[in-house]
Amino acid sequence: MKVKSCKTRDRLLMAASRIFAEHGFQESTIADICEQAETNIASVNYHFGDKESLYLEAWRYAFNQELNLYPSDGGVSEDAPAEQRLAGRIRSLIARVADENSYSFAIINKEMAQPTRLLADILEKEINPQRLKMLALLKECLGQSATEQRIQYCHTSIMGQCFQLLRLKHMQSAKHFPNYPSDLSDSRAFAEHVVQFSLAGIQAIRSQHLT
Amino acid sequence: MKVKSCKTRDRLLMAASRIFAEHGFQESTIADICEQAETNIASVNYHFGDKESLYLEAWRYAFNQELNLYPSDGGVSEDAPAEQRLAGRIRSLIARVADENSYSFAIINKEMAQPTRLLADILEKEINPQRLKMLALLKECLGQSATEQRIQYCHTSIMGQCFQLLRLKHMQSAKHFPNYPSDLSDSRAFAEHVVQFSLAGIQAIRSQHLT
DNA sequence: GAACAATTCAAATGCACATTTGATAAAGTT
DNA sequence: AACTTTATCAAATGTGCATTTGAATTGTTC
Repeated sequence: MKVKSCKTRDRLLMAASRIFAEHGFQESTIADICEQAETNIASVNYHFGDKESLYLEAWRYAFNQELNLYPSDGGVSEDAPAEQRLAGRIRSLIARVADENSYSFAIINKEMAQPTRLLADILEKEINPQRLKMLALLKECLGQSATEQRIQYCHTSIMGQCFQLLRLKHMQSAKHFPNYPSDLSDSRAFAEHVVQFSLAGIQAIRSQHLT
Repeated sequence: MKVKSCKTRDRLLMAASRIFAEHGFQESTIADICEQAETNIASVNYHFGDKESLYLEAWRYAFNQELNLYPSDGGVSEDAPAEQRLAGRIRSLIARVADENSYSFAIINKEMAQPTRLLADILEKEINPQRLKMLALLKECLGQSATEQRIQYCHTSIMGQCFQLLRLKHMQSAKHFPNYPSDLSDSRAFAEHVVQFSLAGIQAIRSQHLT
């Protein structure tokens, strides 16, 4: 009796990750989630205890699914030059962000705007390793003479571009800013832009340091 | 009798913009705003009718104050080369974003994550002109052969970096992501980074088009 | 198929908060 | 000074929603 119970439980996780991604924690209602999961509101209490636990579980659920679908190294070999590996990570990141069925980043985006603190621990554990890997790659690309601050700034530049795509996607679907970029649909093209734009920025900083 | 009434009204606007910026529309309570404004909760009803109208007025109030403080062209002459004017706009944007007492962008950031639709009209009217100016500058910097999509992408890259600073600032103050970049305090340095990083990206795209 | 556990459900409870109301005071007008 | 408008206040009202409860249903084991 842990096997068959997964039906309702899984439907709840799927509905919850979608709805939390769309509305954030506070503005999502259990009633709405249960309706989409085609179950009764009391099932949240039964399967997860309360809304907060459902939130945590839903994020973890979404994140794991996405990692399976898009490996974070972008499929680039460990032996490839640093620029290649960085490009791979950027493409993977944008692929996950752009995927219609990816919700973990949308939830993180909400968290960044309105921290509930609920995800703090889990994010620290899951996201920080990814961040450290990208920082190491940036250090390699920027050369040894780059300061910690420079590396952080470049990381911020790259992550900012990736998250901006997320926001534009969300704004468009909400029709909040009427006349905004038309074809974000082509996330591949945008990923190539970010790679090119960012590698150029990194090169400029690297060669500046040499002088 | 419009003059003296401004006392309470203004205190409400100041408290409201601050609190809405911090918590977003939904998660801000009238009780909290009124407490900070040192007045009674009924005064919101009296001065603004309801919470939504207060929200609109508070945003407009904050935005106008910030524009007075930081002209959006960054003080760069109309005659300067396009790169210079673009750099000026980036610096101005980041200055406004980084200012502790600037709330309009923080509110926009919240809106992007959780659109209430309430600000749609007002943003369209106030923000779109700024956006069009930057797009025009980008077109100049990228050269005539740049496609509309390329221009949009570059705009997204720049805005993404600026907003990322906002989010990091907010996350830090909320201590949500424990170990995150230490010295965002130096927003000037970050602005110079974004200028350098972005101009390099733009140059790379421009010279690519020439081939 | 009886006994027990696991799961689902409709309805009830309770709380947080926006909004309203009616009373009170202050400012302005004659 | 009487009267009217403008502004503030404490308390009441109503609503939306998370959470609880206890009964009904389904599934499992012997």
